[in-house]
Amino acid sequence: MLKKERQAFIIQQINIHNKVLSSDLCAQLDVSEDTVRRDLQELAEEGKLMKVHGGALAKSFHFTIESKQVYSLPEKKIIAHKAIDLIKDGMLVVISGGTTMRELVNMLPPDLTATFVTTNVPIALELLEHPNAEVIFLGNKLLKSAQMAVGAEVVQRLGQIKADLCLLGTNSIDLNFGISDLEWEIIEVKKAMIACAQKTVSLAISEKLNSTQRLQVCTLDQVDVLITELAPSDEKLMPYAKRGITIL
Amino acid sequence: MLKKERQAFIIQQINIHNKVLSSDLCAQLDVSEDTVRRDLQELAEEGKLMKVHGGALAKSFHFTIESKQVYSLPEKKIIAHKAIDLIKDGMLVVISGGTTMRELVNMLPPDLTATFVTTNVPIALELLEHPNAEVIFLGNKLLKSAQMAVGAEVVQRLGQIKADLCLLGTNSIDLNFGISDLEWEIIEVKKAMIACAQKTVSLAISEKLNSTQRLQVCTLDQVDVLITELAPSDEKLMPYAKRGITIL
DNA sequence: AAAATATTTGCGTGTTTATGCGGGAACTTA
DNA sequence: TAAGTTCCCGCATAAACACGCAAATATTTT
Repeated sequence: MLKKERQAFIIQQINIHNKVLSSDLCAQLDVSEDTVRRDLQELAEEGKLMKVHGGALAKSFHFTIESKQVYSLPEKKIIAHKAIDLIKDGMLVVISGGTTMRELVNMLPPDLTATFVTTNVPIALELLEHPNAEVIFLGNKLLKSAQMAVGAEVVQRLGQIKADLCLLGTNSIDLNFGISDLEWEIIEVKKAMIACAQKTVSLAISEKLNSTQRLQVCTLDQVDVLITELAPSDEKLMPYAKRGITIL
Repeated sequence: MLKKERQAFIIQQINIHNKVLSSDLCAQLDVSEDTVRRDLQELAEEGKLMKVHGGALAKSFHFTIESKQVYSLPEKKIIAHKAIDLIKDGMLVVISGGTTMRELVNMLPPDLTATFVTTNVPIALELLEHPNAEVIFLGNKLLKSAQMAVGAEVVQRLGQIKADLCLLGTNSIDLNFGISDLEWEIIEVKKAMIACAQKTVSLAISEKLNSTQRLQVCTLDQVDVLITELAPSDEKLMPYAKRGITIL
């Protein structure tokens, strides 16, 4: 087998699988590991793939988001935009944290007059920028990782509120397990937020659909509206629609 | 599975869920915890995530305020530096708002272990950056102009605290009128902060000496320590020293 | 076609990298 | 304070790698 053929085969494999292992190739091609390694190195120099220890990856594989920038920002903007229509003048809105929520607050129409309740510090700060929003921060001990207030005090205080809307940034949502998260203190607060609101809206980028984490926040039947960046007719959302959830 | 693949998977998980546990990852990826930890450490060094005990956080999730141009920053740094010496391990410190305080929080030695109580949103956010500070935010309605929580709830809550130290950003201080400010809701809170602490420290750049605003926060005899950017021997401070206030 | 030359390949050797494991330190949590 | 994790460090091992060399193969020249 000619060198060119071999390299063509390697490229083909990369295109199919996005990766190759040197060990696989040397079995498939029936050549020594050295030869494979030399081929990979050559192809890497030509810029046709990316050599890594143990094999090679497709060039497009580079999965490295710029560090400080928000992941999937365009999707999150879409989600935020859809959610804003749910907020009407005079409403009392309970709002959780996360980058999607920050985007949402940032996009709120300036003439909206509503009251927002939150336990999340960055969200509170963002809300303070809004000219007509009244902001209630439910405080207590702050959790560093989530930059939000947690604890019995917060939960109890949420219990004293009757909100129109609960906007819930969602880390994991699944048909069977519902919404889940991984810190006990966070789910405590989220549960209370859901309980105090007439209507619960889950905001999640579609990647989060059908994933679970260890602790359950609520089951699906407690969710009234689900907002993703997908079109409401998208088939990934069908199972959720069948459960009676409004899809936006 | 290739190392790079594994790391890409980790990044993706972090971007989706904002937080991952090492234990989860090592189950999902079927490698030892050590390997996961080494991956996380590597990715952290590359600035792609933030390593924490037990797992890692997304960097974009962590929101910090970009410090814009601050008036009289050098003076404020001097003041902050002096004030830091007053804070000892294990103390419960009540802290107000303002750019001087932000500077102070920013300069806190990383190994200091203390509890901070505040009602000011930017200060809370800054405190959350500190590795060993416990942060208590007393929440309620937020006042837009001061970016802080105000109202009866806050005052009552402060009444339930016995703090070692009250660090008070001061807008106006005067020999006769004491410390003053111009919004009723703010002085209510500041009064409560002073009342709950054993020792009250006023931080003010020297421009603010001998100025008054409409509403009195407290008289001079309630102030234990006064910190300005001036040398303690400066003659402008003499009258205050004579009143029994410690000058730093 | 044969010789001369260049290229490719496989192998041996020593080095580097990746990973898992043990044990003690450090941290978290009750 | 005590138990249970998680972390850190060094070591052992196996896989992957780099390098030189010689054999095999291809290409060019005569």
